[in-house]
Amino acid sequence: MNKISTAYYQQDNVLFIARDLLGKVLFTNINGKTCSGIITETEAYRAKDDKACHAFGNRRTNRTEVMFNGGGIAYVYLCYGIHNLFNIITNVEGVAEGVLIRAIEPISGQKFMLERKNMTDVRPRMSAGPGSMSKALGIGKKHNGISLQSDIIWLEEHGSLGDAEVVQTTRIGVDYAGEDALLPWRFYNKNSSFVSKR
DNA sequence: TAGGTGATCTTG
DNA sequence: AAGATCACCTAT
Repeated sequence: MNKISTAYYQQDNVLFIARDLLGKVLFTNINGKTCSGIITETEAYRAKDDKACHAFGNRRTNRTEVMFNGGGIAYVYLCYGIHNLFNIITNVEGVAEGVLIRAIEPISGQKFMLERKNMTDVRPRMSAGPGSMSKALGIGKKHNGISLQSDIIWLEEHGSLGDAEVVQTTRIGVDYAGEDALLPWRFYNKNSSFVSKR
């Protein structure tokens, strides 16, 4: 299979990409363990006009810098002192936009994911919820900024979802963003149980 | 439903 | 240099 190209990630439409990523497959090959799963839940963030985005108003800090480095790379940061959240940076260099990947439905490497999470059975909470998913896949801060053309984290085509299968709604955990918390920039697969609950 | 946990950013 | 804040998860 082929990796999804940098040109795809650099499209000037983070909302389209967030919606379109549903159904594609996320792979990690970390510490010799290969895992993969179908993306079931995403959220879009955009510096230009979205207060929930770390780089809102084009704020450049050490943390947000990678958001400006051009589409097709990973943005990984620590949240609540515990969780590494994995985002895909989109649009071209200088325009800070990205998609938070919130959940996957596992396809391969379940054994490794269970091991990382100290679980014995595959259940939605193994890989639904952004912190949970990253932990299952082995994604951590050392992956911040790496290319999605690498052999460490990448995406491949699989299938796409029809509109009837997609729910579009508000994002989770962004109340601090005021009115922007109401933007319907979260997308998930209605028919998957591997989706985080509100 | 609360607490754990620590990097990040802002303020002074 | 300190303190508030935070794109969450888990177990009671």
